[in-house]
Amino acid sequence: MEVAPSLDTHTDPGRRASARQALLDAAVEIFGESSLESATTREIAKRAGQNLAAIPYYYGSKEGLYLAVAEHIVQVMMRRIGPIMDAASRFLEQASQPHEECLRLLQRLLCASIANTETMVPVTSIIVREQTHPTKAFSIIYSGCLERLHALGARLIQAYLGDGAGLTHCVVRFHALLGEALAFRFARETILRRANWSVIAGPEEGLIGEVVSEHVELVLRGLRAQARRGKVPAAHIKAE
Amino acid sequence: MEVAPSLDTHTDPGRRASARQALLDAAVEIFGESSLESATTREIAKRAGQNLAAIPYYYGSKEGLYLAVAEHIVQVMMRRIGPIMDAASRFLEQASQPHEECLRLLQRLLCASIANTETMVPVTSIIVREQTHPTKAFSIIYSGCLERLHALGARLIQAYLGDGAGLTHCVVRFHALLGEALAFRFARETILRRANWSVIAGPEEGLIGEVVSEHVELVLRGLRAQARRGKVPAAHIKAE
DNA sequence: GTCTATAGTCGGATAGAC
DNA sequence: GTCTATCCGACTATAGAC
Repeated sequence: MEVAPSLDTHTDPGRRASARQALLDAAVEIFGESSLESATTREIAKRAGQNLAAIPYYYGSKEGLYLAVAEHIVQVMMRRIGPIMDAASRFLEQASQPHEECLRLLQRLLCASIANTETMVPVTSIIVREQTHPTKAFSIIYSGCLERLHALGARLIQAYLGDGAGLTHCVVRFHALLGEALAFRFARETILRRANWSVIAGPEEGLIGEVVSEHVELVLRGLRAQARRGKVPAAHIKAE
Repeated sequence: MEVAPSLDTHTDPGRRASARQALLDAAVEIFGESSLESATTREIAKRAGQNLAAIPYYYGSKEGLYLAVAEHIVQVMMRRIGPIMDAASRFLEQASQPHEECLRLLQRLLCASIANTETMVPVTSIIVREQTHPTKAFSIIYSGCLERLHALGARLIQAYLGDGAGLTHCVVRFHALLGEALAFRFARETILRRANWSVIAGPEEGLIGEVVSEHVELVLRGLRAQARRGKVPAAHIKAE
């Protein structure tokens, strides 16, 4: 498990990086449990097995470490949904956009937002906190990942429903559908108690994925059928 | 604005109650902005226009005040969705349950969960924090309101779909549909940026309500049509 | 680079005057 | 009941030894 002790900490970049990395990993956990204000550098250093003074040394301050955590969250999310977003981007650039493929891509985006609930608990907690009380960290996560995810989702819905669907409308619809998936992360405790689960792992995520995918399909097919019958979409509040 | 000064604070129960109430109102705001750990009694007392020592005096401790806030949240939520839950309870006790009425009740429950977003911001923040990091306060809110809301929602879905629908299945479906509504509270900042709104008030809530109601209707009608065609519901992970 | 020691600040709760 | 003054613990950041 240990690297060779002959590599001292002054010259080995791997060791230096590992001190930084240990602090970052510990910070993700601690900031997942406590807010920026109530988390303590003492506990982060302790969990990382590093010295307290290493935090201002490597990251400038507690807040600097928190922002590094935000950037780390972007990387984690991009690793999970980046490939699907790339596929969606390529699809939307095509001249021909078979609508069944829109549906498939939307389902993949939402299912990716459900996967690995338990390991994502700290990341989810931080994102949730930033949603209700945005700081600089929210802008990092939003512009680094959420914005593109949301924009692609809305455009996929628009591509599925046809040009008659206003973009703001599609934005709201995607937000609602994304909410179906996120509810199992943001309101985890409620579904654990109500469904009598102890964790949300493989089997539970499988059920959730099937339910959410089915809902998305029924909503989109239903809306498409209505549009073809010439139904006017619900009133919207802004010209688009 | 002031009550008659002849009523002194020692004998007038209204005045005594108002000191308690001022602390409680301030606490809802402050605990909405900061967690139990990072909120300070000094700021709560200051915003309430009360003395710092009044908090341990009236509520025992900072945590006691926090639990009182949780009970207050239950009252606020019950005032909003209590009547609808009562209507749903009465409906589910009836021998005859016209399925269109299930749909209507579900829509009313979800629309009530959307209303008054801005004034509910502090309450929402506290609930969200308790969902990701449950304390004693979560149990108060859950058993005081969330549990019944969720149970009624699942039973309404089951009543709509017919006896073939397993209860755990309906629980997951209701959680997903509730997520559509809650997404606009829990992920408020994202939809504000994406839809270019500055608040979620009357017009925005109207649009959200229409979209969510439409989605619920399409999902339930679609599932019912599938069930009538004899489609087996998605695999579930537990015998029910 | 890493550590210890500490400076300087701010927190919740309480004692005791009125 | 209400207030001021204060205790005591915990916090972040830094200075300076090694």
